[in-house]
Amino acid sequence: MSNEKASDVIGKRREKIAELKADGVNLFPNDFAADHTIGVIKDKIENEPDSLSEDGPRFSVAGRMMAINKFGKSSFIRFRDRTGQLQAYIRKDRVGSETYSLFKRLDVGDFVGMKGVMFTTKTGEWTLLASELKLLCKAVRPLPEKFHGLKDPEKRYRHRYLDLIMNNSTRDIFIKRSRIVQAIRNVLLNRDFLEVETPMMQPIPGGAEATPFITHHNVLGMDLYLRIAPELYLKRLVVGGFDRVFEINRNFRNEGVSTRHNPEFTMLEFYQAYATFKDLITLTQEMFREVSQEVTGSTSVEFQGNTIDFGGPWRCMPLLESLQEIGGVDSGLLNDREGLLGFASSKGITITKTDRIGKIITKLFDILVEPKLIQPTFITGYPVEVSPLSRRSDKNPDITERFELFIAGYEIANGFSELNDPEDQRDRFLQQVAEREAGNPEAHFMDEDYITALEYGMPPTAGEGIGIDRLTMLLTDSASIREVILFPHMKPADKGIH
RNA sequence: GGGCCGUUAACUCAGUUGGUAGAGUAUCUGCCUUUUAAGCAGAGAGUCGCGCGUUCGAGUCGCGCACGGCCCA
Repeated sequence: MSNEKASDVIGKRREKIAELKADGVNLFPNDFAADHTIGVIKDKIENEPDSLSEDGPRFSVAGRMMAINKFGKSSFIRFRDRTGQLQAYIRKDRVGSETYSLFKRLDVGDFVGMKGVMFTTKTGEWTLLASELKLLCKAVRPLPEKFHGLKDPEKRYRHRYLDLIMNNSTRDIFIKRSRIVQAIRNVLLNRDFLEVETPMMQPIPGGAEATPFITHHNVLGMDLYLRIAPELYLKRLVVGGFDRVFEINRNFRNEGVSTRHNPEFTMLEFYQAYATFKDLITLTQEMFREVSQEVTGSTSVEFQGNTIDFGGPWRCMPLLESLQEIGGVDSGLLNDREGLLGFASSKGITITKTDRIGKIITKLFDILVEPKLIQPTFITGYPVEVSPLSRRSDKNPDITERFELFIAGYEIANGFSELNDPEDQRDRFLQQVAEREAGNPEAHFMDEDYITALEYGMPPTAGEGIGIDRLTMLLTDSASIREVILFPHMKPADKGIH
């Protein structure tokens, strides 16, 4: 690398490491048996207080040193493993003068393994009295400052490992994220759903209106698209007899990066045969309550100054009604395309002139209503023209049996009774193809094989997608999607940060 | 795409009207066997994001660029 200019601190550290090597110290051994975790040791003392004694059990434990208080012939260290943090007391007369003089050459950030008994210090802190100590891994670079830690968001994202070492809150977010996914999985497995994996590389990208990433398969000599949604594959599986399926995996959309968009993001999609969108509205509420309870211990959460209550039942409102009641759109305008265009421009909202009325309505909704939907709210009654995969309402063929879920101003979920009439589906695709030819790069492609699958018969089905990143933002009170994605996309930093 | 803000030592941050670059932590040296952001004494450490300009002189003023943050579209 070009940035190997040795700074003072790192340069000195490298010199010290060279000396340790020259003295025959193995800086990267892997022969220490860490038989106990810090968590196990603490549990043991909780349950058997006699363990806190020089006659008590001898523990073998390893971790990264996070702080060192060196005295002349004894030292305290704080070290950490995946289960927590513990103090150890290293005395020259216990570990021997040879080990102690090696220890004095170690640094914060190094990994050590220790064996010893537990005791209580004068200040009452449980502490490992080490009788053996072994260097397990030498750190070349110093950790950030112990009190202020690592704050610079750019460095936190680019060097997430440092963020995880230094900031417990970051660790907690990603532990919670893992638990959220596990809790969702349990909700669905408990309801007899089958977890599946469908292609990430698709010859025809489908299931959403979005711009895909394109890649190329050399041997097959063909372009493939990173998927924008798994929907059309999951519904093929319903055709195949998997009546209840779900997938939790990445989608890719070739669009901007912001506090609420990352080009790759994680989506749950699930499909249930013999169910309607109304069943999914019920299931969604159950899922959110179970997941929130499991992960946060409560069915209400604090998010950016608002208390979000997942207790039910949640508000449910037709799209047009929400535009009138919340968006302040006069009811007379809702069927008046020209009137809506005028209204939009009076609000400073730019609308493409070729947009059809359904699209104009959803754009107005995005700006006038969505930010105001703080408590969980299902919006229903989406126009057919913006819902090319949804079943039509039996009462009104212009709208679909569809809902979107909004919480804290975020679109969190999208679900509907599935369109399983192959002829209608073909017409909808054709309409999309026409839109694409008219210049909408996000319109669907024709997918003949999907039509063929529907022609074999898909039972009446309802399906839904839930954004896992945004759900994690809600449950961890994170204002930016980058806080809940371990390695968010960043432009390359061609210099500077090393 | 637009606006505002940020970028100074490994980290967190000061830096006045333009006049030799500062602190704490970390590091190094010495002392110290119950510390908790340990303590005491001393030392070293900088391409002030990058480039151009104004000026006798730029971390500081101007223009451009890069990266990041927040807001708007």
